[in-house]
Amino acid sequence: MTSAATFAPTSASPSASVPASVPPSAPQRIAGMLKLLEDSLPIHRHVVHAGDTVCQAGQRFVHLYIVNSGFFKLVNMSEEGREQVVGLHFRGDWLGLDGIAGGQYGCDAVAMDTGEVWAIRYDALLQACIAKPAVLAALHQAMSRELARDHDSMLSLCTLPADARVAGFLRYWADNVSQRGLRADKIMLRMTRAEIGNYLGMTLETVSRALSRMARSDVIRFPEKCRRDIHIPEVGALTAFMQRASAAAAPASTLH
Amino acid sequence: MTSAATFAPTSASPSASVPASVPPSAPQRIAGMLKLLEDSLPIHRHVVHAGDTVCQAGQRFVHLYIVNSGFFKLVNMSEEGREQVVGLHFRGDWLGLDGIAGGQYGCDAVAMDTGEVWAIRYDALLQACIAKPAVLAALHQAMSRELARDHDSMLSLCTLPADARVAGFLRYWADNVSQRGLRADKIMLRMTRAEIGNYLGMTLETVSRALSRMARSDVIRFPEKCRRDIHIPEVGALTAFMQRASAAAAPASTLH
DNA sequence: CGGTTGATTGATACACATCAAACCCCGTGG
DNA sequence: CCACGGGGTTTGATGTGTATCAATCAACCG
Repeated sequence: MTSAATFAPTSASPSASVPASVPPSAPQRIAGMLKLLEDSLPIHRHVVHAGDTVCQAGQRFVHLYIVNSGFFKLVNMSEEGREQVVGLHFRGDWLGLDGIAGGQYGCDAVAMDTGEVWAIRYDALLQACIAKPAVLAALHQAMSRELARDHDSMLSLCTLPADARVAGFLRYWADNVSQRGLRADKIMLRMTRAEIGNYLGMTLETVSRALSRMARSDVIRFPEKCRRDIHIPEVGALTAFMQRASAAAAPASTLH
Repeated sequence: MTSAATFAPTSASPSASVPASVPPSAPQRIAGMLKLLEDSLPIHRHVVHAGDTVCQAGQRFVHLYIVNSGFFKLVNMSEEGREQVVGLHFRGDWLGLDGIAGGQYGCDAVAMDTGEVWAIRYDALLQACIAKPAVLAALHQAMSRELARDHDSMLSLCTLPADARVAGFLRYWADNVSQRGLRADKIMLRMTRAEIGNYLGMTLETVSRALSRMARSDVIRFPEKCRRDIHIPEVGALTAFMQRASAAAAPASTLH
């Protein structure tokens, strides 16, 4: 189970028009994992609506949650009350993982839209892990993936200028959506500019300006009316825009 | 499943006033975990020296590594070659966790000093997890703790001004050192100003200035000679300095 | 020693934050 | 139907925290 997750060349995909960067097996992988959990564990399904809190920082850790549908943000909070969005989660992602170590959740997990989460008791999950190694593998992959994602976020936060971070955010969102088998060229953000800015470490005005610049360069397009929908004619153009934006400010950086 | 309302009045109360207290059992917990792994698994011990790479981004994921002694940094790298320190690791921490999901490591783990790491084959670890639930618990706690730490890092990066981030870094280092049973009032940084700055998302000059200001306020002291050693008369003063520095720039931040 | 690497400090530049005004969309109620 | 209000967005003018550039200094070492 350790190998060949990123490159799964074996399976031919039914979904035809996905961009090349996405492994075709991704939607199946997620669906398979959800099926596995359904079959292995007692699950409590919860429908949530925008603004609902799935689990709250400080609460006693009992359950892990798996996103079946919808979009969720992870919000960390300092003692002084500074709020920070530290993660975004989609179908197949797990919520509450940072509660395992300390016996209480470290972040709020908040729904950004109507969706469904599955609650699993952690003690029951551990039983299932021992009975079915595939469950163990699924859990480990979820945690490991979140770690890797966090590391990439830190890389962006620390090394990219604002425009590039916003472009990277859109690419990340598009990748996630298309990995779940949905079309990525017309994405519907469930976040305000303020939330995006918070997640990316900048103000809402800077987000807005970055999006305007991207629209002006025709990297993205806004439909008539709603500025929350974003058309992405070509995902590759986002990457190019990122590189242009970051090359402008950072000629070279060496750690030593 | 609590619902809605971003501002539940209950959330303000939970005990936040603990000044980074150290559970007295921390050194025992770590020693116990190392003992457990020793007894449960075939382990390959490796002595490393400053600059040695324990595992490298892109390498095929086979082993996890546990720090027995020494200090390690996790370095993430973008396609364009921007390097970013995304984590610091001490005795009892695990290295290579972000490789589980993708079949290859996501970061370099680099020794910052002479030390010893234990290599464990991941497949063997999975066997041991099934045989001994305590091993499973140790692994999950290590991953969960790293997730929580990453979230805290993002909170700092996005919400704190440079001075407060540097103070927070020192407090973090001191906490880790003292959790391992070493004295925390005289810490010996194994990092250059450039490495600290990279980790904290700022330049080496800014780190230097922040340290100078702290020394001027007598929050820290430099011994004669070596500017890499730092005396911390009172760890609480670091927290106070952090709050002063962050209050200066951020009167209030609301997500909505 | 001189040479090298790291740290400090100052002067200046710039990316982004802040402040402010206007606009758009949409639901509500007269 | 339009008036109204309010949250979200855009855009401009201005301020500032930190980066950048540059010079000096300190410690180490063959």
